[in-house]
Amino acid sequence: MARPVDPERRAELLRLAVDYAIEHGVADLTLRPLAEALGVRPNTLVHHFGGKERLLSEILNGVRDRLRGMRAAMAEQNGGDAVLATWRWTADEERLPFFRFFFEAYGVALRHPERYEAFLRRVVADWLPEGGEREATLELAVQRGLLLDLLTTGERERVEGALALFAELAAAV
Amino acid sequence: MARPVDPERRAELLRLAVDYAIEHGVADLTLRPLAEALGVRPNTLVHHFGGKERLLSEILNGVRDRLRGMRAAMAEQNGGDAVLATWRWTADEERLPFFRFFFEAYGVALRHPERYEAFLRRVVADWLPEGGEREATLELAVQRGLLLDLLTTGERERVEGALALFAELAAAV
DNA sequence: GGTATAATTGCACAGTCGTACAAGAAACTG
DNA sequence: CAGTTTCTTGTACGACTGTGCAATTATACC
Repeated sequence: MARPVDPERRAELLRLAVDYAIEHGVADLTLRPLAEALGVRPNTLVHHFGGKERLLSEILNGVRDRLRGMRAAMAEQNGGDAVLATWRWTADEERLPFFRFFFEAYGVALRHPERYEAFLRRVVADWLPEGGEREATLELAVQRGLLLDLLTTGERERVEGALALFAELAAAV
Repeated sequence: MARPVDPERRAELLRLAVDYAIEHGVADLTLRPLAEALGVRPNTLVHHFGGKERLLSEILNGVRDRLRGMRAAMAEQNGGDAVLATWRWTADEERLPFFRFFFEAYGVALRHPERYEAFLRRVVADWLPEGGEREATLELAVQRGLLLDLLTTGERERVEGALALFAELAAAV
């Protein structure tokens, strides 16, 4: 027997890769610049993850887990899934890079459904708020549509005005 | 003097390139396969468009113009910009490839705002329906969020149920 | 210590990329 | 016809891609 496998090393590399991907995007991610940013040779990544494709899918999983963790932390603080609370968490300035990455990955996943099947299978179901089917679907659509708008224009006032309108409409029924 | 410039040739190539891009996507578009599909050498594209970057931006313009044309045709048929009418036009089966392309381009544009500045400047403003600022922003967000859901899950019934709910809410006020 | 395995690396290879350059083919004017 | 310009192509170049293979270094157990 001899040197045992070190699972922490792999996890460490993945954490760093996730950081890098969130900052630099996923569409034109390549091994060499990524490896260099991680202070490592490209082969090291191949050794640990078995190739670019697999690494990419692990990165997507990593981002999802990270967001899920943050969301769980929010759910504790904030009791309900009220529309406004969810929005405040989502559209927080510190979270925007995550969602920029999210929509970029979403776009390429829609283009290559076979390659990103795992992502697409969860990208709606994982985020549907609780409640009736129609209500939940509509709420998620509003959050995503407005977030897209905010990421594009940065016009937070207009976007949040629209969200307030939605909250009013929903409360009036 | 001599052989005059043929603007029709360039327009023809652009039309074909737009067709190709809608079908194959924009994120991993490269000149050689595109040129081959068009029955032409890559150099021909460089000659007419001056390089990949410029061609790409013309393709985006082309898709936008094409959608705008289709939308104008709808506006004639259908008087108003009622939420349901807009949705019916948008989510028509024949239009979905356009919007798959749209969201893919949207994602990479959010990643590289400097490269796709023209796209981002219009992607919200061009599609805001008429009406109050809050109402228009919310409507656009709902349409886009639900369209994203439909493209992902294909669960048209659930998605259109959410749209109907939104129409009810909006009508009740 | 020796030894076995993990982790990392150097090197190399075939493939693809965008595109610059020059030459050939085509279409117009005089 | 010759002359000029556009259109198209062949060839080629340097850059970059993912990754296979062998060697090296590091870390564990006996």
